[in-house]
Amino acid sequence: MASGSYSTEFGGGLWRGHGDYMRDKNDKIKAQLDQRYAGDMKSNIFQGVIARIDGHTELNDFEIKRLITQHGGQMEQYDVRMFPSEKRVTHLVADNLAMGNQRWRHYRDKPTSKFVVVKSSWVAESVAAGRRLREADFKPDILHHQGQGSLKGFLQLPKAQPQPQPPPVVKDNPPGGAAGGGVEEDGSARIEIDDDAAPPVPPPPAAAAAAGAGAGAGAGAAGASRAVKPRPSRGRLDATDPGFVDNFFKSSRLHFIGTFRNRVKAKYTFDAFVPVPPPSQLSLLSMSTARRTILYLHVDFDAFFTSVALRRHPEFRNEPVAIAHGSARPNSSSEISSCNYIARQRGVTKGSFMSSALEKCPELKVLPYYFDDFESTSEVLFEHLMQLSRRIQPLSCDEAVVQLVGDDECADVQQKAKQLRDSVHSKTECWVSIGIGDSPLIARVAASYAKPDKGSSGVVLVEPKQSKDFMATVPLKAIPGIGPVMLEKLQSLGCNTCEDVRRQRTETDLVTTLGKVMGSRVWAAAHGIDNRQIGSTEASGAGTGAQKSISVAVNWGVRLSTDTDLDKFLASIAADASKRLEERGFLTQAVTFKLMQRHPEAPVEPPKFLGHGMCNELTKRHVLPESTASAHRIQMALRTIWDDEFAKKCPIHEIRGLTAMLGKLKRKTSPAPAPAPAPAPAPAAARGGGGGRGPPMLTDLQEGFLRNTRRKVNMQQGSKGAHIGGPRDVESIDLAAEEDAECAPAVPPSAFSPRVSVAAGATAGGSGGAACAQPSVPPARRYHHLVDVYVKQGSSALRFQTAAEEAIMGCETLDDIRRDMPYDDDVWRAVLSLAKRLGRS
DNA sequence: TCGGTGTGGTAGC
DNA sequence: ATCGCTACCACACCGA
Repeated sequence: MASGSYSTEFGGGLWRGHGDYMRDKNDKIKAQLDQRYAGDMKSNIFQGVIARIDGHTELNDFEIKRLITQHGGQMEQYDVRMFPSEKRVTHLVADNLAMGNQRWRHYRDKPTSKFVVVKSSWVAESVAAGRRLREADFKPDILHHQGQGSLKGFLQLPKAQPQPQPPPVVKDNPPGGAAGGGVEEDGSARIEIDDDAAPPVPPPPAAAAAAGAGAGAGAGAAGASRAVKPRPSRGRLDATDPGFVDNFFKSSRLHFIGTFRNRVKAKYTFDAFVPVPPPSQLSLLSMSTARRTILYLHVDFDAFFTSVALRRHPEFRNEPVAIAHGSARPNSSSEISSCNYIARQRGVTKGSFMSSALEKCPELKVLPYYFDDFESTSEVLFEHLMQLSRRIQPLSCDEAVVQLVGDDECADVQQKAKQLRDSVHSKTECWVSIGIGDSPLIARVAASYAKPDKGSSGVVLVEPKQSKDFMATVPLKAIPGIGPVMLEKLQSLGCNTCEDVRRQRTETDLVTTLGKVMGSRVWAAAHGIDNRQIGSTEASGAGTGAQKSISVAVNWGVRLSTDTDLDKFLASIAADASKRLEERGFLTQAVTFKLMQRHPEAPVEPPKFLGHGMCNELTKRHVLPESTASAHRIQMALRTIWDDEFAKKCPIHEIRGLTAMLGKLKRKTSPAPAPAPAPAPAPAAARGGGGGRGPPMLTDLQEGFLRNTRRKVNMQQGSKGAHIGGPRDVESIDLAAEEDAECAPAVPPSAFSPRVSVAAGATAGGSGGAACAQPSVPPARRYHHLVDVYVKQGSSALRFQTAAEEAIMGCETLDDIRRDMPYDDDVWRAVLSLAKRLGRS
């Protein structure tokens, strides 16, 4: 690999080749742990205690471990597939929350086991008391309840997706008992694990009952939600649950990574890179410019998530460890997002399913995501980097490029890199790898050679003169921008390494095969040249300039049945999109809706649990007449696209995911006078502002709607004469509206067809329309979700539901309505007619 | 020729 | 259980 023609070493003292690397590292870590945990030994109150933590605990496990080890106890190793009775564990620390069902059952049913189960407060309070408190006083509450009802409820068995409608193969719904083969397999597999671990005893009756309890589950759940914790709606996991989107984003690693760069940019002020023309043009430059030394450091944490998580689980330092949701079950489809190098050696790869990772490495330890820790750890990195230079391009949460300009900054760069490594490690217990070169490209490739599995010492410097030679041996797939597709194209040309390209291919070849840009880029890269505009977005991989788009995507857990489901879901997406706009102070003027539809040949349920499986994608963009940050308008745009473009192609139950992409971003210029943070019960407030020349008292929504319908309004105002603003009284307006409504058919429906509908059972009286009932809202305003106003103009359509709803909600009388919605006869008419039907006049 | 749109590829763990 | 995101670039295609 390392051809030796470039310099990789600095001193070589602290870090040796990789063979020694692990041993070294382990020694160091042991020393650190000793120092950290044994060194500040505080007491011996936990002498003889061998503890293990199970499930989530109130006191975080890091703390628990620290306390126990500092006070004379030990931690036992963690293996979720085994019950601790088989080990020498004396104490199991477990709180009530989020604990696996079967394990609780086990603990409850086998109280005679050698270990004792205590709450985490036992640890904390014992330390506080300076003595070991009685374990019996810290028994988890749930173990007190022998009633199976509450336990069963707590178990909240999968109650799989209703899989509501037409799907011909309804193969779930375990409550029915006669589950299909696939599910049965799953279920029995799970139980087997339980049985294996638990001594000879057959599955306890509770398990059998739970497994088959369809009808009972409801009652149990109700009881449990009182006893344990109020669960929002059914314990079911899907996109129709309120809060699903929020929750999803809180748990999504890809969301975390994807939004990180912009978060960092918002947090720090970095300087732009000094622009440097590609080396090929150096000859054109004045000597002084050409001579100025410029180097790039590419800095990158090793196995970032895993390294961070290991801080909380130091006992796994020497084990294969991966980060994923869920636990190490052999049939899990949870994705491995990161793993340490021990696990990688055994064949675990990021992105693979838990199941296949466990096949390769059955002893794999799985740790959860600690997003807050990831965030704070990366903060440490960026703060260190800023001491080298403020010309930093953040690439991701664990990765950045630093530009060093001039002899001062470039002096002793290896020493600086090494110190950076050590310093970051001493603060974070995580190592970074560093690549140094005269272009971001070289630095980046060098950093990949600095990784622990590449036999280097953590820093690789490529002397500028050596760039070309260095690149020769580099496999093409190590070049940024070359992914699976590009690589395949290159392989079809007989190229796997830069050397191949250099020997066998001309730039013209590559341009023909890869396209104009990538072709010449790859050709240049193979020759050691980074022909991207240094400092530009492409070179840094990160937008230097203003952000161009914001997107909100949910392609997991999306299983919708009804139009209402879809509306709710669009609303959450739009709300999130709007929130992100506000946070960044942006307005958008273009909404793109991307929808994933189950591929006709794909199975209804994909291999990945609640995943999207193979899909067709539909994309459609809708340009708004004016910039906005309003959730309502975004939602309307999405709904419009759905109605016009997608609905006819995609039955709702085939939706597997959707994305709202906001483009044409503009900075919000308005002074943002009052944050108005509590808009919930507020009437359709008349916010003048807006910036437009609109009528003074229009709401944001109304203004937008006005613009959307301007053409039509203009046309119709001519013939209709004065519109609603006049001093006519309510009755006559109402009548006029009705009359107009009669005339409506005269207008071609395709041109304009307002339609007002009242959701079934959702009248103010609330006859069964429970979903709409909003008990805390006074009756006069209880028109939530009642109104569907569609306004069609040619090919574009708008759904007016939310706007009308908002307007009505703020209105006590028809006069109020008139005041709030003076802008459009047709909508007026629709609203008035609705209001009349609802007995509001 | 230009700008807009839809599609596809890539990167991070 | 499980959390398959985000933001950017490049390109082909379309219509004016």
